[in-house]
Amino acid sequence: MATLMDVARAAGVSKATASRALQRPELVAEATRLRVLDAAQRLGFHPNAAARALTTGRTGLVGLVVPTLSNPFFAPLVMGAQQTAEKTDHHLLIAVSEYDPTREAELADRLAEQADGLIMVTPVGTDTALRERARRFPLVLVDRQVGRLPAVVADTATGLAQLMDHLLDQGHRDIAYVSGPAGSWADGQRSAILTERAEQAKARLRVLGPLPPTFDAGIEAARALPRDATAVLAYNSYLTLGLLHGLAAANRRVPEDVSLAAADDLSSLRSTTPPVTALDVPVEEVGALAVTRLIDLLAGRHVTVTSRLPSRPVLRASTAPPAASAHR
Amino acid sequence: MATLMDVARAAGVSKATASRALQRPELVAEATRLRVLDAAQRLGFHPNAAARALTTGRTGLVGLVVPTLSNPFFAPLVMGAQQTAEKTDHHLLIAVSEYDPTREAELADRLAEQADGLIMVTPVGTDTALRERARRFPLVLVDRQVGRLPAVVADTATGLAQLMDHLLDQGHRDIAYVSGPAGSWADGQRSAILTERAEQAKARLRVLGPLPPTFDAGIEAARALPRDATAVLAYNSYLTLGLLHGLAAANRRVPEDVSLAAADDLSSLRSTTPPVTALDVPVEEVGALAVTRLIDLLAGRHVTVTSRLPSRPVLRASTAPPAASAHR
DNA sequence: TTGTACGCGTTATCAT
DNA sequence: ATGATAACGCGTACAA
Repeated sequence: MATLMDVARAAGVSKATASRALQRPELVAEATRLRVLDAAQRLGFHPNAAARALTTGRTGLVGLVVPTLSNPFFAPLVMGAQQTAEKTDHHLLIAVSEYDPTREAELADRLAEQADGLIMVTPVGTDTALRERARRFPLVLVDRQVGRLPAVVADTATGLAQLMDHLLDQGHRDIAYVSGPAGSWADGQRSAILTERAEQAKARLRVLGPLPPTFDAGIEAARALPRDATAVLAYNSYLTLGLLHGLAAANRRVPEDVSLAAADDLSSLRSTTPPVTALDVPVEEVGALAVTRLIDLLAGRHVTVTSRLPSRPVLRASTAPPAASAHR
Repeated sequence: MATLMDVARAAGVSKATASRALQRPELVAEATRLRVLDAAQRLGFHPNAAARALTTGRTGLVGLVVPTLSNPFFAPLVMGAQQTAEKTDHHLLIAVSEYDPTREAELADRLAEQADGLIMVTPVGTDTALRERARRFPLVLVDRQVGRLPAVVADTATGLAQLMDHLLDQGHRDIAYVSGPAGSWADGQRSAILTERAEQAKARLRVLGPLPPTFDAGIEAARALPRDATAVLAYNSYLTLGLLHGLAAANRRVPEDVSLAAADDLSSLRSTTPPVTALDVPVEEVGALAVTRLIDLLAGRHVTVTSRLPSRPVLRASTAPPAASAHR
């Protein structure tokens, strides 16, 4: 590998000038700049990342800790993050925690040693652990709010409330919420806002769960679903898919007997029978914004605390007014 | 951040001894070893990754270039890779090429500067570019074979041939293959082996495509499917899902009118109506093995050239003997 | 505008 | 068994 010294020699200048010609062209005479550039080109010079990191204190790496990749929710998140990272000459250092707090903690700390900062999407893991971590290095939280720590959240709660309102408008008065993993922050937010809405509208809300966010759990949930509930909201698409199958198996038609909607929107929901009403969550933007926020943080800019990205309902055929009551 | 120098001072030894106590304990007296370890502990010492990389020439990072993450095929691949990387104290540097050869080339080269080696899953991209890259740094290919370059492939071709044999056994004599992206290496392998099998069995094989591996393309393919084909094999699950819907829309029942099978197996295929016969591909193992291979390469061990992981058919309700002919 | 010289934190070599 | 010291490759005060 050609080093800066090699380039300098080939161009007949000192290391310092060579470095400047490449990093701060404006500080160097046009003629020498060209000589250096040419030499660098010829020798195929690439600055050694480790050496640069050592002097600058910057690695150009952004750590990203996600609970899993099997859940299609995270694919667009990572892609959004990667695209934005790329634009600012950064790379993505990725780690999968598999929802294990211990593992997550260890991975996060080890990633942080190699990266300039961390983005964590951590539905599990304690507030205090996150606070402490944020003190040690630049940290941006995703879909989670802890005090005033920098965070980017997809505002599913508000979107879900709109979905709830839609159901209420259609005349539903007995609604079930199939909740997600125990202790999930996002799930807590959703339950809370749904309960509030139900009370306001004097409707009944029954919460099933907590449940693992899986297809199979959805099938179970369909079995446990009260017969008199006329609509079901589910924590995510997997549970929803499971519910769809479970309800079919139990001969409860969607939407004639019961309406169904999901609090996120994987592409498959639009191609089920019937297509399922869902929440369009700007996942890719969340990933992108998280990187932007982190880079701002690194640059010393510390503007917003929590960035909130709106989600909105996508109405499909799985929701309809309940059979007994007309549209009010 | 506490440096090695700080630890050395606190323990009353030299930098060299401190370093040895931590990296090569056997070279140091028990008593001093304990003093150093204790000091390191107290000061919360973590070796600076950049400095270490500078002297050792190793970053502890493994680069991974994938075409996309939207395709659920890659999630388990990355997770398998990450788990194995973790076991050997490595981290994953990830980049998404989005099937763009230019972008891929640039990302790969930039990743390589920060990583000890690269794993590339690159259905596009030319052989020569890959050869040249492999000369410059340790490289492991996934699902692609280029000369004698180190590679890990899921042997879908053989599995697909078994699937084909199954169809032939069932009596199908007019089979369609809905092929994947133009220029895809894996797709080429599959077409070739299917053609060969068809000739042997004196059956007719019609290849549709090349097609983008998407749900929508599958719907189109259903429309273009010859009426007299009694069975369809598709490049991947997306196309298969699309076919399933397209066939239903065209009132062609599966499997009564036409059998359907996929050359990979995303979880959703088992919960469609009917469940679809597919190929179980050990994707996670592929990712894991790719990392193992790369690390072996870094250690100077260069054993196998191409590692081949078997895939096998999972028979479900979507395949049955053709209506007109009995099982032979 | 350019060059000299030092520091970043670690590992490795060579003495002692 | 331990210590002094030289790399590793780069950026950047400071001097000229």
